Amino acid sequence: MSKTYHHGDLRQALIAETLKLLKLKPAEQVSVADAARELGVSSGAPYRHFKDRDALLAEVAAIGFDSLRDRMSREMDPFDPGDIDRIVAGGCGYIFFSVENPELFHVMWGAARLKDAHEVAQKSGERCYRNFIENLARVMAAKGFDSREPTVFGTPLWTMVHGFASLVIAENRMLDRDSASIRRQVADATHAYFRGMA
Amino acid sequence: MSKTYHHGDLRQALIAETLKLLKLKPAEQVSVADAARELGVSSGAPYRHFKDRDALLAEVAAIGFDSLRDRMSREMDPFDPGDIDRIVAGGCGYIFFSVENPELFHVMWGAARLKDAHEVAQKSGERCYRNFIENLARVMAAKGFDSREPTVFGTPLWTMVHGFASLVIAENRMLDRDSASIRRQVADATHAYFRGMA
DNA sequence: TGTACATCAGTGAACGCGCGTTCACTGATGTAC
DNA sequence: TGTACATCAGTGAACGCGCGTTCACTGATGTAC
Repeated sequence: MSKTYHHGDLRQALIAETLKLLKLKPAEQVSVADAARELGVSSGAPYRHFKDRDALLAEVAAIGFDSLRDRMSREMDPFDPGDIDRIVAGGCGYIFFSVENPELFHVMWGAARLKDAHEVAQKSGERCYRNFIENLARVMAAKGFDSREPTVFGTPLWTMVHGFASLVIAENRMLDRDSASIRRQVADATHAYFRGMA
Repeated sequence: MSKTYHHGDLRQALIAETLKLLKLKPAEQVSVADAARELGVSSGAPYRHFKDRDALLAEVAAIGFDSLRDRMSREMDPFDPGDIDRIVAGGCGYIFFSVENPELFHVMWGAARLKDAHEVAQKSGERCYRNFIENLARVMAAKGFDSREPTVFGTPLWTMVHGFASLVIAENRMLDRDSASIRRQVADATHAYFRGMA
């Protein structure tokens, strides 16, 4: 790291550092001061780039949603509209991503509680959601569910997966944390749902 | 309120006050100092009854789970093992309770992050879960699913409902917040799930 | 290519804030005889 | 019923803490001519 007075890209660095800190401690304990310190920059410096703490977190949340979307896409790849298991794989990607990044997950879904600036997070979250719905729509078409509204059809699947992630993170004793059994449960439920909706 | 030196039951009063404060502001902003102030008691007084802030919150979370269980039971009443819609009603109770008490919900599911003392919350949460599963088991028996493990069968339903609640609270734009349509969606998905699992 | 100047991105000291928690204390209550 | 005493449940002052944020400043960079 070159020792210049100007950092180069402090903005991105702060986001990256915050993401890193979220792997180490609870979200409420991740402070602007912390990130600045870690980057060897004064405590006031971040305010050149972010209006306030919430603005930084909103940006972090947005990156989180982008990563989540990537992860889901990767898990669904190669995509096959005729195979419900690709949807299952996407959902499991959602769960595993969340479980691997619990504090980021917390920031992402807590973004709505941030003062203003969370628009960017919201947008990114919507992109992630739409990506899933589009893929779902293709499977629905292949399976003869064309007449149905994909967002309505998909909501229970999305909430099931989201709930799974939340509950595993909450260390709910009732849930099986083993990834193979999560995959099996999501698969069974998803297939049953498709069958039952026919 | 009598003006005695001794409060009478400060312990319960603190729990009740915290519950009240959680209706007014985000969980992170609800402080022990706040509750004490509101009760007209010194800031140190609460520590006669709770080891620390987390111990108080754990107790609050436990009460939250008890209320949630009550709410679900009430919504399922009168129970009819032959009617899947009683399960649907229970699930909707879960969602509505959560949406009406978002900050309490936050404390309840964040209890696992509290230092120690959250045992009491965990226990209460389990009771709530078991209550649901027992009712589900009765419906399963009536519908010919006796051979299946109720916790396994019920997990996707439970996570779907939980996810629904979380996402509505997160002010997710994708979800319909209207209670009638929530009820319809939960009903459709639950019935489809039962059909598909047959 | 060189110079003058505007702008940008840091510094570092300082502020106010409210909280969680402790502690020596005192007033109220309950009990044994 | 009265008294002595132990125990309980408050007080209130104090502490340290770290944070978010501001502000006057200065060093570095980019640009116009």
